[in-house]
Amino acid sequence: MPELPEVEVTRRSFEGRIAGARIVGASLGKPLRWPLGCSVESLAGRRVLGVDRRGKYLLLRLDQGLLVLHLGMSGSLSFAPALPAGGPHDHFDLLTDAGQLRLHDPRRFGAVVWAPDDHAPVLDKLLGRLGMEPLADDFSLAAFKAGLKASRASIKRLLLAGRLVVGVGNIYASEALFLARIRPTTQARRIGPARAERLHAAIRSVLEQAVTAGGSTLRDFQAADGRSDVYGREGAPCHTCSTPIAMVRQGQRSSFFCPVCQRP
DNA sequence: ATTCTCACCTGCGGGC
DNA sequence: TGCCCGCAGGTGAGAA
Repeated sequence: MPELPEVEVTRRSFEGRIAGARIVGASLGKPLRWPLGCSVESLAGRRVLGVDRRGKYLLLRLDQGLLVLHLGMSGSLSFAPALPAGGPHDHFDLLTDAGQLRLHDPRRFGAVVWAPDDHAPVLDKLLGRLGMEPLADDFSLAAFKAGLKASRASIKRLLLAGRLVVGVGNIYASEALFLARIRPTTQARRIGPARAERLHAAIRSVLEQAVTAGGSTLRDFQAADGRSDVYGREGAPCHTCSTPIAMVRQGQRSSFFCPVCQRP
């Protein structure tokens, strides 16, 4: 589920309730991608100041240090005054005086990592090379064009790498490229000004719409990305020209496109 | 330096 | 039905 819109919708769903809360305890299930980096006991007594997002990472700001959360491929967070006993796929619980935050993650590609302060090496490792935030003013068209010109990789792989712009995952990359009428296999540096501008706008538009849909649907991400134009629609008619949607593999990931609307 | 492949882990759907 | 295979929305590490 979790590309930028899902992460952002998740963030909004509990930030207002957890901000200001006092941590009273925490517990871990099976190992996640990385060790927590501190004892769960040491979290007790800390106060949660707020929840920020950088790319697909959530940053739980505490009065002392912060917790970095990632949902991986299959993670989801829930927050409620009291949650039922954890199941086999619940791997992190944060108990606060305002409610309980729980990470559910069957595949365990997700993570919860403690950072003692804003300059901790782990933050640099995880966030240090992330690209522009597509929904922020920081998402400059000029910088985007320059980034395209500097890359020999295909545009799809460049987007997924997150070094130029963050938050675009496998679904929204295909969708944005469809909107911009660019084939996923196109070498990034071969994308001219007009197409670059369309893609820049398409990325923002696709993500914004998904956040809005996720926000109105709330907690039903399926409905939010259910009506895709190309993703998962191999062989089905293009919504624009009725040509069957095609699929290619790019670095172990599937890309979907319309062979006619997205000419090479 | 960039770019590409692999690995991490579990569940599910399709084909036999 | 049951087994085996491939695939799934991410991304850092290490190899080319």
